[in-house]
Amino acid sequence: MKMIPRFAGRLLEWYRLHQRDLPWRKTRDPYRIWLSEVILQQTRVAQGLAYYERFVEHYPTVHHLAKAPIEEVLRLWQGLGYYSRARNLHAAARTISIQWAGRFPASYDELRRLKGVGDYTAAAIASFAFDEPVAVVDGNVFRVLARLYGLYDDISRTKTKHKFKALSEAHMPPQEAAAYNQAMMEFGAVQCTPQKPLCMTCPFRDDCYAAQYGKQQELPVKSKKTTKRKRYLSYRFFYRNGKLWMQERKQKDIWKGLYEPARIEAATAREMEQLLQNEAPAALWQQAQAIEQIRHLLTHQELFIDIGMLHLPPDAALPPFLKDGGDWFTPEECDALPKPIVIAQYFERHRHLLHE
DNA sequence: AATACGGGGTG
DNA sequence: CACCCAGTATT
Repeated sequence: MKMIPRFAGRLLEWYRLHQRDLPWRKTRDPYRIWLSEVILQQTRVAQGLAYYERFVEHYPTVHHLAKAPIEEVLRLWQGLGYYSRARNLHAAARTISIQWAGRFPASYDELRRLKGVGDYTAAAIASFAFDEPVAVVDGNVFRVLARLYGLYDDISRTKTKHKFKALSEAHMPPQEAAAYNQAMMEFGAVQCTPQKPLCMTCPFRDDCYAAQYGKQQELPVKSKKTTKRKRYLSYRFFYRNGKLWMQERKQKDIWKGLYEPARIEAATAREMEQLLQNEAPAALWQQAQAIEQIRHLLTHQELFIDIGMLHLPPDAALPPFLKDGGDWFTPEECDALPKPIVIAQYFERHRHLLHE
């Protein structure tokens, strides 16, 4: 393959002129860099920015994070999605704080052993914080290289990732690993965007396969398609003696570690209807107020949620489905619990119905 | 190697 | 609606 001449130098010049001002680029603290990288996994800078600031403020060092209760970490993570990131982040913080006695793992191989740190994140921290000359390969790097060189390899394949990593590393100036990696990703995010890339002003326009042949939309090639499963969820906030009943999601499923109100679930709309008409709790369930129907989309699931709120008299017997596995929380305590965003938003909209 | 895991922005 | 986002863990 004929490599693009002076690629790194031209890329770094572009980066010098066009880079965004982002807080994690102003530090060499591996803790903060790690934090930013985990937050930004499958997440846009615009969405992750506020979370990064919040985490740095609450947990200025890895020890602060390690000492925090997991519920608090998940609550700060609320709304960002992929909650295993927060659980792994917390677990890794404890590993670093205790096993490594606070000395942050300082090489790709050491970093790679941390929970939630894969190939990309290990390379990012190793290069940004420790100048280790290892190339990052994220969605941006895939896109930039696939378009520049006209590579039709399926980026879903492991083999392709290795190929692109080697290709990027072949262009990397060993003394400028950090800036080069940053520049590759920034170029993908700002110039060589997924849709409507800015080819007219691109410094590589004359070198780029996709720009020359008009293949920007075909590249990169990604074969995988996700299938969506439908789920039907019915939720009720039960309010009694000034407290709300909430339970933790402990099973291996979406929203693990988050809290939710009482739930009835079905695989089909018909099954849900039957449950609500025939089951014992149905009568009580239907007395709720502020019932909303909400369609909530996840990557692999389409959720049809109906959710409501209902008051029980102080002496009311507990409905059978509230037996164990859950607990009663004051509205303020409920605020502090980590919840799926769709639940949290409903609660915010209707919490004024409490105390009446 | 394939699949699950959130939520939001873009065209 | 379809695609994608500074990916990782699990099977």
